[in-house]
Amino acid sequence: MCYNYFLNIFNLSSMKMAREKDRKLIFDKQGLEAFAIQLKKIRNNKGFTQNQLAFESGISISQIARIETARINPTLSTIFVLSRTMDVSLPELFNFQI
Amino acid sequence: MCYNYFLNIFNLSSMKMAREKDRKLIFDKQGLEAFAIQLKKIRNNKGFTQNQLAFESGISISQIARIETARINPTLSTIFVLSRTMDVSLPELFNFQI
DNA sequence: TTCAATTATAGCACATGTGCTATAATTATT
DNA sequence: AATAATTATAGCACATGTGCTATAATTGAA
Repeated sequence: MCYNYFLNIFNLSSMKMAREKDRKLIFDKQGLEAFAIQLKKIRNNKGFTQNQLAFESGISISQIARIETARINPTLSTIFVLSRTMDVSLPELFNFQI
Repeated sequence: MCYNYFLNIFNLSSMKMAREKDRKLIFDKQGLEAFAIQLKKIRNNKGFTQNQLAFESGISISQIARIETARINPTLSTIFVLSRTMDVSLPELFNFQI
């Protein structure tokens, strides 16, 4: 029997057992906090207030605050927009350890 | 009157006018497609199938396929988990132009 | 100390990310 | 050509990201 067949069977059964009632999605607090620090640092270095960044990027002020306090899990598109608005490269924005 | 007061007023009124009925969230197709290509390239270079990556990362196979075809907007935590699982740095994962 | 500017928090409605299950399509191997 | 392996797609239920509005808290300037 091939490797992947067993992989599938094992995957299904173990996941089901772990998912009986409440399903929690991934929330990488450590990674999000590292990102938050980097984003805030770059925003300040580029001379934006949260309000200015919100206005120029089209992303709401409350959302920027949530991201910079690692309280939510932003999507990639949101990050791409912030990156373009502040004219910062993605490798620089993600230059931290997780 | 200070700058930010007008900023707030202008922000509120223009956003409301643009948001009369249906609200569309940001979906940066260009950025997501670039990311998808980079993710798939690195996954192949590291020798993972989608199935293997799903199993080791705990992220569903369908989600990995959706990400690699730029059909959805993944969250940062999802990306951080994939980065750790494949042992690839974030700057490398985001080494593309948007 | 007071006030202005900035950032953080709260809660609601809506859009959508995610897991699951199944199936279809494509690619690789025999 | 047939089969196996891999990837893509579909749809549903649930979790949560996002915009909006308002307010609270913190920080900076006067």
